[in-house]
Amino acid sequence: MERNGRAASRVPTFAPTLADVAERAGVSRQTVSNAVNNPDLLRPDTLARVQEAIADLGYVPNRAARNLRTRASHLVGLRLSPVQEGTANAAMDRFVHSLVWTSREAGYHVLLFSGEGPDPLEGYEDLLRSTAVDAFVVTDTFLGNPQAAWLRERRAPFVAFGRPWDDADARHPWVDVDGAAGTELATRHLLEKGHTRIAWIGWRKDSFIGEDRRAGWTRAVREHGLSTTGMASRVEDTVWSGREASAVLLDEARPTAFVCASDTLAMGVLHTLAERGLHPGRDIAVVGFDDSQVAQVVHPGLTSVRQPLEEVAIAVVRALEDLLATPSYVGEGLLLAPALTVRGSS
Amino acid sequence: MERNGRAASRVPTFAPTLADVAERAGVSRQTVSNAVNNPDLLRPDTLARVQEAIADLGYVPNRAARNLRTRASHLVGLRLSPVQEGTANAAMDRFVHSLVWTSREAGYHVLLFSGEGPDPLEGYEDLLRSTAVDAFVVTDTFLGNPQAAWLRERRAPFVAFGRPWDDADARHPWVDVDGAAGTELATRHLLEKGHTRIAWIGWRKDSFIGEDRRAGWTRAVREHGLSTTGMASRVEDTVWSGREASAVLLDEARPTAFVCASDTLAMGVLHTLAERGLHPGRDIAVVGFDDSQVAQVVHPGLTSVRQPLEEVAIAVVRALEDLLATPSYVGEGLLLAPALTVRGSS
DNA sequence: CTCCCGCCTTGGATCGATCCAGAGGAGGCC
DNA sequence: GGCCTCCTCTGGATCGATCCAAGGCGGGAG
Repeated sequence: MERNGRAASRVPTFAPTLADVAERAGVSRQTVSNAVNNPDLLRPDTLARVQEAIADLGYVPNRAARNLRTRASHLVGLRLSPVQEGTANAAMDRFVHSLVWTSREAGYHVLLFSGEGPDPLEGYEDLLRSTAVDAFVVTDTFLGNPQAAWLRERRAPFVAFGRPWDDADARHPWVDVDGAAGTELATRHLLEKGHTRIAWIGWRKDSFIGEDRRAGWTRAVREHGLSTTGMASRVEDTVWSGREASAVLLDEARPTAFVCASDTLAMGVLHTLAERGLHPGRDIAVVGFDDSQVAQVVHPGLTSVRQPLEEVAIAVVRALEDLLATPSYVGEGLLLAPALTVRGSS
Repeated sequence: MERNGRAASRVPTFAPTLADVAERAGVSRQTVSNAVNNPDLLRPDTLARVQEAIADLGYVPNRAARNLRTRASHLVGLRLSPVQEGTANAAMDRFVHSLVWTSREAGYHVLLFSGEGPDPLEGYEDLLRSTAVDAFVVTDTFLGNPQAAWLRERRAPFVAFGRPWDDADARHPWVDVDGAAGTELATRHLLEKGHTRIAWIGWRKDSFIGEDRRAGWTRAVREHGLSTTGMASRVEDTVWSGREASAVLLDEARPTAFVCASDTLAMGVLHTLAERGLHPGRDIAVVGFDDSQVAQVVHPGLTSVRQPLEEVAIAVVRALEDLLATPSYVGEGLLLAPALTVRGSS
């Protein structure tokens, strides 16, 4: 049953098929398929014979054929949000790594795609309809999560990294990091160091994540009987904004410490300190959020809230597996606790 | 020809097939296929009718079926190298974004995978044999490029981001950035500013990229009749190494400026300056390499060599297209020139 | 010894799109 | 009018793995 005599040559240019293996092992195609997918259905000696043939020929199942028949691609789609240069957001990078790593162990690969513009739904449609991916991992939840409703309506399996902020009874699996717990951790850390005037620099009010992180600061500060009045500022997530905001706060509220909603903003604070000849960690304490590369390499080290992205990835993949095994699966929603990486700035 | 009466319901849960479209438009399957892939083969009115049916049903070709038949997946594999925390390498991140973006326009998607350990070949094999990807983009060329020979031997199509340093007559398409030109640019910039004692901090000698970047510094310095003796240091790519090296150089060679092989090393220099109360840009000039996020957000801004990663991605994808159109295609090798982003540190 | 039950194994059908060879129809030329 | 060419469109076969229903075989019970 050689095709064009190709089996005669030993060049592994042509991939052997399941039929080739079957012929070589002297069994049927189905038996080979079982040897690969349900080994325990075969008698041990048959299994051994088939496996030997597989090894001899270097057989690897053809993905396209398998995908066609099983209606699954074993790919999960992840949309890369537009890059924002000038910010310190390395969180996405770390998450992608973790996700790729974890998916691999679960037998999945990660397919990256990007939207044309700011429309968060861009790109999902085609992949979904063409059955290119089995599921999505959704991450852009800075301002709520419009994708969730959209995907749900189309019965597309997905797991969100980020809570369904704007929809209390959303019924889809999600994993998130407790931002408030993170900033609370950070604020407590500063309180323990003796600071009593701790300022907050966060994001615009319509960011759910931003308000959540702010809540942690508020909670910790109030718990210690301190006031938050005049101690907070809400700005865009840029270094420049962080610099401006911290300058104003320093002049008007005289804080001795800053808790920021991001490392980017914290870097802005460091700028202000440098300009004024103040030393971070000695004169003024600063804490960021994300534990980005920037926090790790800047002098004298930026204390920062670190999200457990590896755990998030693991939880996401686990939910993905459940979801694909049981289409009706509705996750519980998992909230993970971040940690605080203390460095020179506090 | 309705299956299980499903076509009767309007729920788009089941994807319509090419046969469904054909039936609705009153033509054959092949005609629909042509309407999608070779529209100019159809008579205008037929084409219009088919397209209408496609729109009505919301038909999108099934990827798995197409892949099986055409023996192409329209996916390119990209291996994520292990993360190195504590370094400022954001170059990969930017490149991935650019690649995803550019690929999309060429009709390709990017499949991420990761190797178990440090073995750079890990992971390629399976994807290749299972025909999961059409080609690879290879990037880990810090120390030569063992993947190239391996992939070539298996006739796997790939394009490298990085020169085939260790194999002068390697015959595969590649794109790279002229690192030497970048450091030369950086060094000239410092020379123009009046610096005459410019030090180099680079990587260990067995890194081809490191030696290339060093060459640019050497060239520019010597061209100005200055000596490089005692002005260079080769260390690991960590902040700590950069700090140590710069401290030693400052004491022994008294440079007024540093050119570094990476932003990570440059950050190390900034640490030393901060410790000694020296101001980057005013007392000592510092230039990094990669124009990472760190360079952008640190105070007072780190001058850095910026790789044209967007252009690299475009060139890579173009080579990929040529390669897949003509399997025997042998690229020319394309060397792109980097730019210098000047900031406060110089 | 025969029959029945399970465990393996088998060959045909199938997933959905594309390749291929050829049919059908309109138009041009002699 | 007959014949040929060109253009459009058609139906069967195919890619390679898996699903399905049924066949073969061995062992135990009767």
